Amino acid sequence: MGTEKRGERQPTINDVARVAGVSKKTVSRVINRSPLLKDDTRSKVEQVIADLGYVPNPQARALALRRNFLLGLLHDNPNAQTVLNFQEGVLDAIRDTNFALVVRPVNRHSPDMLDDIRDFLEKQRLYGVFILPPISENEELAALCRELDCAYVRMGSTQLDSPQYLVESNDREIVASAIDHLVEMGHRRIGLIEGPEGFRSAYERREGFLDGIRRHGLEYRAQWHAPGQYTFDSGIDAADRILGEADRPTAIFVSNDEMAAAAMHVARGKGLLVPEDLSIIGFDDSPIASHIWPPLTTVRWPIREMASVAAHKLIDSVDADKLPSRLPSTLIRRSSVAPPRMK
Amino acid sequence: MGTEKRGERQPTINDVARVAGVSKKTVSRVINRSPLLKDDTRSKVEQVIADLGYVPNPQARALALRRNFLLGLLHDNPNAQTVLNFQEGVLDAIRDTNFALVVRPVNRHSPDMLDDIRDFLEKQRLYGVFILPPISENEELAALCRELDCAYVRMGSTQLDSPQYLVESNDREIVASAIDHLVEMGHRRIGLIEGPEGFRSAYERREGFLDGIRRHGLEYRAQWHAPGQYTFDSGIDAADRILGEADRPTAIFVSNDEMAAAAMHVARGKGLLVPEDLSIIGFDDSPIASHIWPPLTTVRWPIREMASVAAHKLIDSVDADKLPSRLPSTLIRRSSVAPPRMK
DNA sequence: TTGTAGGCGTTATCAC
DNA sequence: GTGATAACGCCTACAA
Repeated sequence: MGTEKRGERQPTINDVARVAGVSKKTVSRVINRSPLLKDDTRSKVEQVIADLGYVPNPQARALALRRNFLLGLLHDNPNAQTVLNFQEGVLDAIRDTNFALVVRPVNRHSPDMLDDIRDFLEKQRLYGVFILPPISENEELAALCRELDCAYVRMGSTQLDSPQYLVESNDREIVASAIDHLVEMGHRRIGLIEGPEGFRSAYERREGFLDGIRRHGLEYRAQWHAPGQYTFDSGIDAADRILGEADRPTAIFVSNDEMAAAAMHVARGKGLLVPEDLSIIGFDDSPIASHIWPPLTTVRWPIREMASVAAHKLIDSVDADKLPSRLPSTLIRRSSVAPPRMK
Repeated sequence: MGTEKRGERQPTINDVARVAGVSKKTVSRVINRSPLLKDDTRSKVEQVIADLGYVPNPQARALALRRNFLLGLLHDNPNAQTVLNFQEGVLDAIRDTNFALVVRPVNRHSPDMLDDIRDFLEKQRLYGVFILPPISENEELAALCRELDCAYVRMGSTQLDSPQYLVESNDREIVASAIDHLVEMGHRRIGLIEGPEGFRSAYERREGFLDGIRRHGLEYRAQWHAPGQYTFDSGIDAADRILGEADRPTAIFVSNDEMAAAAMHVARGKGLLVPEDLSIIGFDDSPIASHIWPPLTTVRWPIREMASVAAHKLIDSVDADKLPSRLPSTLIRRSSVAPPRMK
């Protein structure tokens, strides 16, 4: 353990070299685990390193290697829990390395977003960046990373880029199987609350929904289908529209949990019981899903695992193509789905 | 705008100096806004900087200055939204500076937490760190930062440290005023679900509760008072206990929103209407608060503003003592509080 | 007001 | 296997 006292200068590689009676290049070799070193030279140096409590200076290292060990996270906060889980997943991967994770929330509605990010990437010269949806779908942003020679991995719900730059989930398939679940419970009249136009995730989830509907030859009605913005308020409007119909569906798939919670509010307001009168399935498995009443059946995407894989793609670029690009989501069955009431 | 192409070496200060026909020290002076420069020298150099798309290398700068421009965030994820709001607040403060924010989630239940953090701080040599509650209450952690000569600011719900190392909220006062609010609505029988033993926030909120109770000369009963762990599940147990009594309170103050949501679940299970039969006030103003039914009256603490202030304390250490150390929380009135039903 | 020399702590090159 | 020596890109001290 280091025994340096406060205020003392941190020991440098020169101190270690001097005390150990070797050249600093040799110390450098020890640090970097060079194979061509005599065992006793190595252990002697290691002993001195431990005695002095020497820790290599990352800035000096970064300068000499002409690259630093910082990974960046660009996101527009699709959901706080998701972003935080992602951070944890990256940390799982970089723990015990010299990498660190720097975060950069951005605003996709700002006209300056790309300039801000350019400024950030130029100033920080990151080793690589993660890009979360929805901004991962922005092609100009990906082009910017390439222009600035900054490695990147895009997280997404569909194939946005070539596999080495991508980690995706299988939104479309899992939503189709959520529909299967509803059909197994006896539902034939199923509605959809969608995410915003222009989001790939929204598109994929809708296609999954339609796959499910077609697969079972279900009736499809335009009035059971409403657009949303992935926000609670937009969920209220959408559910109002769908549940206002006399001839309403017995179940709804909602493209995220926040809007699903909104749909429950609306159902309650109209005197409908969930799940007896209306079954609801959400998407994300955010904390609300388990905290509302009844607890929400929803889709969990393995964001933490996806983050770890993404980190490895950035770091171990040698075998990045051996890493998977697609990780499976799962349907979490809770209490917001039940067989429809007999009429 | 920079016009450098991919694969080209980034221009350095030497390139700028050569093209501009000045020494690199002069370029350095331009970058660092030294006042003693002739205006036309300055503008000439600035022109070349713009033409070349030169951006100073932060690693080289960090090496020369013997300190980097990285701020760290140590947290044990008390609440995803809180952590993310904090990150946004820090970003508000460091936008347009050269600082970046690196995150480090830790596990306060791990026996290795302090070693992990030591390792992290030694390796990264941060400019300073933010410490979020509950680990901000850990004195060993603060001591570690001092030992490693790492500036820090602790976020808290009470005075944990001297003002320059601290940004706090006024939990105790605001909870007392939440009790005032309940009393104004006509409540006289008020219960409490507490946070975990050993958390300062839990302690402060309880004291605030008791202040309120005493101030109005209300009856206090041990069976209206239950411990919790700030988790949904613990909230279920606590509410079960309190609401199981025949002689239950007409209102409960719950120390965080997650447990408040749980209390609503329990009330519903017992056939109690919120707010008619039971008023509930939470704490945090997390997203659940507005997404459950009925929307929860709760306390919002100004985490984003607190983060900005904390960042300035770290960065502008000159006038850190001019910055406030205590920022006021506010009571957000929604629909979970109403006058008690007449008996 | 500007330039020169030297140092920050590391790694790479190339001898020995 | 190991060690001089020279980068890496910036800043400070001091000289002019």
